Amino acid sequence: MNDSKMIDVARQAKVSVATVSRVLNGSSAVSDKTKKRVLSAIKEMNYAPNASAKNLRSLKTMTLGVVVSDILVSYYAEIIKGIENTANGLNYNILICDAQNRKEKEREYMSLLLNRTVDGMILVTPLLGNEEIRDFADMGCAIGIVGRYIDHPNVPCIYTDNVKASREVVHHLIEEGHERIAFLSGYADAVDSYERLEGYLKALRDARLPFIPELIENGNFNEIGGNEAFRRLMAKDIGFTAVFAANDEMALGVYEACKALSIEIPARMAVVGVDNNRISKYVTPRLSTVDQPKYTMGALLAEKLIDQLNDNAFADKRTFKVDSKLLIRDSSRNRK
Amino acid sequence: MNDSKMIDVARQAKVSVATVSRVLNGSSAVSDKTKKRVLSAIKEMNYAPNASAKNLRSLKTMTLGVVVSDILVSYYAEIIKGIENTANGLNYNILICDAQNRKEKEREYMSLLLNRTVDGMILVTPLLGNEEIRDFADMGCAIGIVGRYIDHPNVPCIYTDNVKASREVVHHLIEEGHERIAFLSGYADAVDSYERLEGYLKALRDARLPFIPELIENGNFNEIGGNEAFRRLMAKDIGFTAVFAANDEMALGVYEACKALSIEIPARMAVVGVDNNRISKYVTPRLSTVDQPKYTMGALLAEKLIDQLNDNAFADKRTFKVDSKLLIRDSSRNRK
DNA sequence: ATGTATGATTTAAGCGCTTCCATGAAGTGA
DNA sequence: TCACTTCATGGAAGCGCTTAAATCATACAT
Repeated sequence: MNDSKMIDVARQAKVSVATVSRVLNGSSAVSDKTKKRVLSAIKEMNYAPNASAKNLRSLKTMTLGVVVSDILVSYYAEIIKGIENTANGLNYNILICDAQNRKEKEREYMSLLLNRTVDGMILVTPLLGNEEIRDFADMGCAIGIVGRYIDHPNVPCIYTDNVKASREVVHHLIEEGHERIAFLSGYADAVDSYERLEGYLKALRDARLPFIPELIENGNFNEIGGNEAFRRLMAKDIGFTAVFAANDEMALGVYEACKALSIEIPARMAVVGVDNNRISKYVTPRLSTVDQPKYTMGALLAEKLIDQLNDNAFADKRTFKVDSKLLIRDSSRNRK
Repeated sequence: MNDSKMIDVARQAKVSVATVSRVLNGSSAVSDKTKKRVLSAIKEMNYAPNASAKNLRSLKTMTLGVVVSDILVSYYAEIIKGIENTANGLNYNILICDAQNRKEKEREYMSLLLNRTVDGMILVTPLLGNEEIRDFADMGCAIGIVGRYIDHPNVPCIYTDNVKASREVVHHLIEEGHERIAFLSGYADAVDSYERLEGYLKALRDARLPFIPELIENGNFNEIGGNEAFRRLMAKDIGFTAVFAANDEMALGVYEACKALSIEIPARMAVVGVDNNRISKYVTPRLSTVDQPKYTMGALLAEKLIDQLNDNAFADKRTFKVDSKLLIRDSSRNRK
């Protein structure tokens, strides 16, 4: 590691540190001659500016924290790619915090903001409650959210209409002839679970189908949870021909359970998930699901948050609703 | 955001900033009475230390950079989980850098080290050449590598025996009766490609089978590459009954190609991959592959690197070879 | 009462930058 | 030539913290 600092470069180029700094930041005029001398001194000494000193002085860190509930879920990983690319393009680094599906961990990570370890934070998680997030924002923390809607003047967010998407899924299932459709929800306190359930209920009402509370089970948004929830459903012996899982991970669990129980998909059981997890198109039968423009969502949010960091105000709008798209594949089609 | 600083806390508690600092860091004795007063002042003022100032003063950042070639690949994501958990446990943050499979991006990210944005860096990529990495290490940069072997006194690394694993795969295929086995390699300049090819060759020699250069194709470690490479192989019309893909992503590409070309796996074509990508057990037929203790590898390396950061020397050993394990599933078995 | 050892606390010097302000040099018009 | 503007550069303060060294307070032995 090279340990030369600005003063060394300055001496070498026979200028003051102020001038070196100016050359580095292009903040104000430096004559071409001097600039050239400084630049070559920098190269010669292999100088690299010390980020901590810069941060301290400028009261910024040029990094964004990204709190994600589970990096292994490709849905999140793609959002993060969008965030990272955009942030890098705007000279920001990102600190990824994998909360491992635990709320306390997410809170813990958010304290990085209070330490000024990061200039702002992007939340990619269904776990934290709206109230908590608003509290942080009220304290003046720069926060942005992707994947859910929050109404707060300082919080940019980008989300899809979960209710609508969910309604579409259930409509599709009803059109395929299903009347008793089970719903696998995620964590009880996650916004997504709630909204997807709402869409499910609306679709039933639209079709004048009865709501049967026994057909609802919670699968905690993960594969094992989905598997177990489906088995509980079967154990009730109430009869149903389709399952709508609030995400693909749980749908995968349903697949496993069906394989174990020798229930054929889609012939005896139609399955639809949400998220268009990368795995969903590799399973057999290919899983019907709802796709979201994940990368774009991440990218857009990063841009907005950084905008806000720089002017302390939103150029235009603050909340963005993007369209999701039902992908009808083999797991819910051609039921004979 | 709270803007109180140490001096405010000090005034409130009627002590000097040095005392506040000592309370915060527990570095030397402070009387219980004073400590209590300081602590309550901190709470009262909602004080949080400024990380940049701390970093500047202590010449550390308590963050590790992690350069990964593609975060979407679950193999890498799991390694990263191991790194992150361990690092967090030791009070380090991690800056994840997704190089999007591009060498230049990786180099670019490594310059973070020179800026002292991070205290050390963990490389999770097959792309960068050994030479380049050694050069960095020679400059005194703290670097660690997971997933490949590098011989440098300052570089901890943890890896699996690619040659052995690869040899095992091919032995297995030969035992299943295959004699003409194609090999799909990754980037020509990746260490993994080279080592896996070596294992392939050794296994052929062990079994006194001829090496047929036409059976080798490069698939760049990704799905599309695997798909295309397999099609090129088929187009040559030289006859082979098994494919060993140097990673699961490429094996997935082979699956797609086989589906398109109506080639049944494993009946007409046995397929084996490497990595035990999460997807591999969901595809039909389930993909035979080689598993590595990914999480543990990441965790162990993070621990070693941080050790090194703190004592500037390795407590015990520096390189770790862990065992990988051939998982024989459906894609290479029961050929009739 | 005096000296000394021990422990608690403060003082003050930076860590390596950025940026405001002052200074100097060069150019312009009268 | 002189007064004034403009542009390039340097001086120096200070971002918020840590830590070595100095100081102060207390207790104890003599």
